[in-house]
Amino acid sequence: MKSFTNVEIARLLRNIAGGYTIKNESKYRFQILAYQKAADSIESSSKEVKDLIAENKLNAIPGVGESIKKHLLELFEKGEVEHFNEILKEISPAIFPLLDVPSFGPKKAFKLVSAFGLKDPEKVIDQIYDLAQQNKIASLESFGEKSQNDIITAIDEYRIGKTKSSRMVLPLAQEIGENMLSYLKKEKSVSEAYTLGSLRRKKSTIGDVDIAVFSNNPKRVIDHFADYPYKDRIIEKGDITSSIILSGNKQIDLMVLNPNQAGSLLQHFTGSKEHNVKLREFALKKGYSLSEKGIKLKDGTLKKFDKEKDFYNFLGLDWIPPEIRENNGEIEAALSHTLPELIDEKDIKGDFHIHSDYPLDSSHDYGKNSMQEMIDKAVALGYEYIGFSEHNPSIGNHNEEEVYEILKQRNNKIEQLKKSNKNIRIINLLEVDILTSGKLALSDRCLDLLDMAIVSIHSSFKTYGVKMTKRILSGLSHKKAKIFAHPTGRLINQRNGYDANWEEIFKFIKENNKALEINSWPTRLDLRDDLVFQAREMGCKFTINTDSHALSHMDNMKFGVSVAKRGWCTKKDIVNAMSYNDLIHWIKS
DNA sequence: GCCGTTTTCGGCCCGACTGTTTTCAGTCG
Repeated sequence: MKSFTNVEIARLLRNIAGGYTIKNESKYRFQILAYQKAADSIESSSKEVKDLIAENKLNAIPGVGESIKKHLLELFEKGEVEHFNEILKEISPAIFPLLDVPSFGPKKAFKLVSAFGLKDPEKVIDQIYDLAQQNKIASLESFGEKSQNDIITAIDEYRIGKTKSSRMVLPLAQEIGENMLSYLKKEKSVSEAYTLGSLRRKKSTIGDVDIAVFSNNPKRVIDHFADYPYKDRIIEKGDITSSIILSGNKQIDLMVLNPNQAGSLLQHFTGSKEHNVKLREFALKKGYSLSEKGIKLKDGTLKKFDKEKDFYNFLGLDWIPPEIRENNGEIEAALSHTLPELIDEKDIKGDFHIHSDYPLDSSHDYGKNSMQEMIDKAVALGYEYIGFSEHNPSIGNHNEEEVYEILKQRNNKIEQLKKSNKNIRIINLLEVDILTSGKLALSDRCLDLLDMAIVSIHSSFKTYGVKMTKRILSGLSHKKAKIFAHPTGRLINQRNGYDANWEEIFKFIKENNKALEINSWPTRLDLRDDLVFQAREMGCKFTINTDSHALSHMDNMKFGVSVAKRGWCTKKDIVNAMSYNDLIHWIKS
């Protein structure tokens, strides 16, 4: 039995699609689509194919049917697939590394590899680069001077891009987008401008920043855009779209249309791709053809929409919130008028994960502000309650008695604050480590000093799956442990989350009336949106917390709310959308 | 090769841009 990661499998399936494209694109048109769809689907799946095979649930992945399923089983059994070998038999393996280079597709890669008889996948990119520099590509049929130079540029960029993580965290993408919007609005003909794409859908990481502008003079807007002073390079510049690269390799894509087509452009450019494809297939069955321009009716006339809501309504659908446009059933729900009423920032009544500067001699980090300062900020945010949850005192530096004394002192402090702050309720928490043994870092009588505990993993992240699951469940089994903080431990662009059996953990959380944290810190956003979706379906509750270590961090709540929205959460799924009285009831449950 | 509230057969999203073709192929989102 061999094993492959989802990323490896997706790559293999894309290579098969590439192989079919080279063999005969028109003949295998739909096989190519099917393999690409299966590859996308497997790559973005929250479950590993390896596990799905073990559970005999491979069909659960959309786009994987009987045939591809059979091939994948063969792959895991033998390490290779006869059918795949047959397809790739006469195709040089040197093709495939080139597909990672921007502007290279199967056809172009095949032409070049064939023309020069290249065979070595390890060397092929360097070889093509050298051939371009030696002016040997321009003379090939369907190539020329310009495309030869473009190959050099593309490989240069590929080499830079390879050494760094290319996706941005949300706040950075938002800043880049906002800066561009204010620049664009300086052009007189711009009536409105919006950031769209994954930024509007509030994905945790953003590839390119997509922007739509409504103007009666697209050409002027495109020229203005391409003149952006902070650009590194113009990738393309047409009549209504243009793309530029900023320093740091950040790409911005622009599309400009008349204001009377705003509705369809907003819809189109917000995506996701999967949502749009599904929506267009749905419309096609009704005899409509959708595009950014509008809706083409059966008689060929184009109906234009200036409001996005009208665009959806015309198709018989309710307007769909951008955060859930991922083809996860939202189109079906919009059709049957059963879309969820998603949680909103204004529904949030408190924040449980706040680190003040209160000195309790922890081995982890402190906050920068006093409890009183953070209370004042919570009041300013309109919260009904706030929970303090500093890290537990270091158990390496203190014995149990000393820890107990430190916490008693802290309780006195919190009691004082309750008396002097009648306009907000204060919840007494701590963030308590789940040790490698599965025990909590505090004794029972220490934990009894608290209203409840947030528990989390802060050590030995590499613990293997089954052991990690046991460790987590053991930590969560204490009656005071109500919230499981930053559950996967991931740090975006820095560290993958640890491996655990999430289904088992979610089941435990649900059955024992506990909550999963959605951590709003922009490089955490943990629990991830896809796991939030899964956990909510299983009936879990969540708390959206900021994990603030300073006053300004308390404004990050919106990022966590976005994750909850992307997981289809409504008010009733979120513990800190409860009133204080309901909250107390939940804490004691 | 996948898939189903018109279907287990007969469909399968849509358009922009570039470079090389003088009418389109390839790539991208």
